[in-house]
Formats: sequence, C-alpha cells, structure tokens
Amino acid sequence: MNDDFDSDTGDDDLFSDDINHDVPFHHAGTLMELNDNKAGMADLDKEKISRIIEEASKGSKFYDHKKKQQERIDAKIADLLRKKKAITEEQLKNASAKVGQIVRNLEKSRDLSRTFVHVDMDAFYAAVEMRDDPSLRDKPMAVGGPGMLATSNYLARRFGVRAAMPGFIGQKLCPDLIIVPPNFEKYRAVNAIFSEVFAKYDPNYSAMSLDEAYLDITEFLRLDQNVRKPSDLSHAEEVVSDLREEIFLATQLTASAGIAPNTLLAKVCSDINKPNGQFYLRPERPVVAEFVEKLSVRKACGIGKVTEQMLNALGITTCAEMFEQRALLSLLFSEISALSFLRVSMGLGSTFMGDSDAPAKSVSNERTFKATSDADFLRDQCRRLCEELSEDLVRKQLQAKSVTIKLKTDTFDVKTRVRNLPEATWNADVLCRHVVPMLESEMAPKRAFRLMGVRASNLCEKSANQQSTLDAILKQPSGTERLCPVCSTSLAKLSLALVNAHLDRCLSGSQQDDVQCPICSGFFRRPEIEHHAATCEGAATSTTPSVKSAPIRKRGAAREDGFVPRDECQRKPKKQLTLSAFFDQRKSES
DNA sequence: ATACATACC
DNA sequence: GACTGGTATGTAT
Repeated sequence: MNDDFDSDTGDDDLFSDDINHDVPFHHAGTLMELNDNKAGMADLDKEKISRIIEEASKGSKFYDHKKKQQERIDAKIADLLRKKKAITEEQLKNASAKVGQIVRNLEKSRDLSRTFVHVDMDAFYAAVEMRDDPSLRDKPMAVGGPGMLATSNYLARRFGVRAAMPGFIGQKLCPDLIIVPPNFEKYRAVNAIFSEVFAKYDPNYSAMSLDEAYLDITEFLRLDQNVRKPSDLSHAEEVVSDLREEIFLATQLTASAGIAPNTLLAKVCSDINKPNGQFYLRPERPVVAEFVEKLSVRKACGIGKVTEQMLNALGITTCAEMFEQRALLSLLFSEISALSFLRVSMGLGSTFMGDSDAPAKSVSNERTFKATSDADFLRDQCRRLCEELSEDLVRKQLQAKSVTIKLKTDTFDVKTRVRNLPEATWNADVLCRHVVPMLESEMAPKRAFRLMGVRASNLCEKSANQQSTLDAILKQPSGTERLCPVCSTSLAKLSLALVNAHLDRCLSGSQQDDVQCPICSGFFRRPEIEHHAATCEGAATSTTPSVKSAPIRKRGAAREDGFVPRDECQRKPKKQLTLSAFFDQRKSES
C-alpha cells in the first residue's frame, strides 16, 4: 500500500518558455530511467510484493488511515491543477522573467571549489548483526521487532523486506526472514570507532545518524596533495577509497560514499554504487548539469513522497523537467519551496556544513501503546512521559518555555496542543501540571488513543537568573545558614541536589511545601526527604555508574532508519538519573 | 501563534 | 495477531 501510484499525467503543458536565454544547462529531454532495483533482481517481483503487502494490511485501521491521507493529497493535487489552469500566459511570462533573474544570481553563486563526501554504512544494523553472528550471513534477516523493522540485509531486500516495514509483513514477504532485536549500545560503539576515521579526514564532520555523515575533505585534500602517489583515480576518489578501507579495517563493515561539490549531490552520489562502492561527481559545471538532468526529483533531500506526487501531477519527474517548469512552480508554490525546487534542479546544495553544535529547538518523548480510552492509564502515561522528558532536559541542561502534548487516536489521527509556560522549567511536575489538562480536554468516552507524546520547545539554556541564584546560595560562606531566596526557609540541611530541587519548585511557582526527590521524582515533606533521598540514592548508585555522554556529535535521530524501541536504546533505566549525576551536572557549572 | 503536514533517518 | 520515535521545518489558518 505504501507503493507509489505513478500518477503519470501526460504532458499537458500549454506553456513552453523559450524566452529564457539564461538557461544554465541545456536540458535535453532524455528520460533515462534510473535503476530503482539496487541490489539484484527481486526474487519476488514487484507485483507480487505489492499484492502481499496489500493483503496483509487491507482492512486495518492503519490502511484506512492511509487511504484517507491519500484522498487529502489527491484533493491537494486537484487544487494545484486548478490553480495551474487559472494561470495566464502573461502571468507566466512575468514569472519567467523574475525567475530568470534568480537563476542568474544562483548561477553566479555556484561554488564548485569544495569537496564534500557523504558516507553511508551499508545496511548498518543488519551488517553489525551479521558480522557478529556468522550464521546470519547467508540468510535473509532484518533488525527490529514484530512491530517495525529498522533495516534489513540485502538478501531480505530481494524479497521486498525493507526498513520502516512492520515485521509481520516482512515475515509474509519472506517466511524465512530472521528478525533480530536491535542492540543500540553496540551500534553506538561501532559508530564511535568509524567516527574516529571520519574525524581524521574532517575534524568537523557532521553526523546525521549512527550510520551516516557528511565530510568536507577540502582541507584534507590540500594537505594531502604532496604526500600521495599518482594513480588512475582522482585525488578525491583515492582519499575516499582509503577512508572506506580504514572503516572496513576498523569495523569489518562496508560503507558507501558519494563525492561531490556540495552536500545535496554528495548524498545522491552515495546511493549510486551502494553497497560497498563510491561515486565521484567531478566538480565541473557541465558534469554536474548532465548528472542532475537525469536525476529523479525524488532523490533530492526534502522532496518526499507527497511532493513527488504533486510534481508528478505537473508532469515533472526529473530535475530537467523541474527546471523547465521553474516559472510555473514559482507561481504554484511558496517562494521558499519554489526556490528550493530551483536550487535542486540546478544541482545546487549546501557548500558549508551545518554547525554541529547548534542548540536543539525541541526535545520530545512519545510512546505507542495498546489503544485505550482509560483515563487513569492515560494520565499515568502522561506523567511518565513528563518525567522522562524532564530527565532529558536536565541531561541537556535545557529548560522549556512551551510544552506540547501529542495524541494519536486509534484511527491514527494526530492531535497536538501547545501551552506556553509562565516560566522556563525542566521540572517534571510543572510540565505535568500543564500537560494533563490539555490531555483531559481531549479525552472523550468514545475516543481511544494509541500514542501519547510530550514535547518541550521554546528552549533556553538553564536560565542565568536561576543559575546565579544557585551560585549565590552556594557562595555563601560556610557556617552562614543557607536560605531559599524565594521562600526563605532554611536550606542548610539539604544537599546540593536537593537545594536545586527546592529551587526549581520555588522558582516555577509551586506553592507546595514539599520537595521533589531528584531520583524517583516523588514528593516529600521536608523532614522526610533527607531520609528518603539517602535510601533512594543508595539504591540508585549501587546499580549505575554515571550518566554517559552520547557519542553522536549532532542532534538528530540516532537511528539508521525506522524504529528504535525506547527501552532498548536511549532510555536508561529509571535510576540512571542518580543523585550523583544530578549533582555533577549542576556542580560542574558553579 | 497554533495546529497540522511533510520529511529525514 | 497489531504500522516507530525524535527532530526540524513548511503550510494553513
């Protein structure tokens, strides 16, 4: 069902714009079909695969939802076509002139001087599992669970078993399919190893996930120039070949790579000779032009299934066609979309790498469960999500000024509700007090939910205000009694962590007279908290060493693709947020 | 500004 | 039997 219906509308363009003398590329009309079956012919042909998938999901709520979704897309496309019909020749001519100017400017800005590499590990999770269990090597297998597969090996792909496919459908496509549960700790460890190789070629490399990264090897090439012997391959190819070899020697895993003058093209190129291959796109304008002409628009990062359908409906499949229709697109889409289409069609991409330590804009936590309308369960779930989110925020030293609740009904419809907080916080209880009412106003006797999520946004680093408050307290000479600046009660007997907990509650406006335990998040009256914390911490520290810092350097999904069951990957056991960890994080700042 | 949609891995 | 989770960004109202 998730297979694309080729809405191959014929070429009904009334407008051919040959008034442009600024066409950067001569786009011939050759529609070369890109090989879409990568690793050998399917054991099951496409027809059969779609039929099995169709049968497996027909009648399910998921399938119904997909159908509804597709109807909305179709309506949007119909709208688009209506809009197109209403466009006059004159409007198009004007647009054409405007776009022409943009094209000239873009062309002027084209930079072919840098060398980018996109490195992508081949079937990463599956490859790791096969490496460590030779009995899997000659069998179709996938990593994931019965609910969702994260990736599959190349043998399984021949049966149509793919990432982001539910496990039970994978089993239907390939009855012998072995499904291995993911082991994210291991993947992280392997990632740490080949990341060292990346760093050698570009200390500023940018990791997109555990299995892929962008490198700017311009500088490396410059320094390496004199050291290297001549060979058939270009310098860049030689270097990237070495890089892949080093990854293999270090991990026994293969990687594919794309080499190109910008990140957009590098990404496309890394897919061409996968697995265990690389593709070099020479940094010459005609070479880039020819390459991009034949490129399916879908290959461009940012053009997904929906946008592809819309473009297809306009008769646009390749980048050449997209370039031809640039004036039309500028009239049909927003400025920002039209510009991004234009850049893609000209083969322009980013020629500098994103700041790897840009601050996160949101932190969220969501979980799917058996659909229910049970209010107690939902409230409970909500509290748990808030507590976990709070841990994440503390870990990242961020506070939220807004919280969002996300709910998915049993029919897969998603609702979100935001609320702005009076003050930035990371306190679980505060989050919860704002989220639960939003949950409650969405609950209805007949409405069952299958997922709930909580997101913190409008983030700020732990506020200077609060930090200085804490500093001020801590810097009081020992011997003087520490008083809370908010409620003026004595904090002398509390450990640093508990001072923090107290401050959080005071600063976030809590009127209550109890203190939250940073370990179990429970609330206790002040006389009881010391005793409680001692027990709680004892239990916690005996099992856990410390909070580990993630090996990933960049924000983003820590996955190759598809599903990461929370409990198996990032979420440490509850007790991981120990008193000492809590302590360390704050202490290190004062 | 809020909600919803799309995209990426 | 059972279609994910985390983050960013664009679009619509």
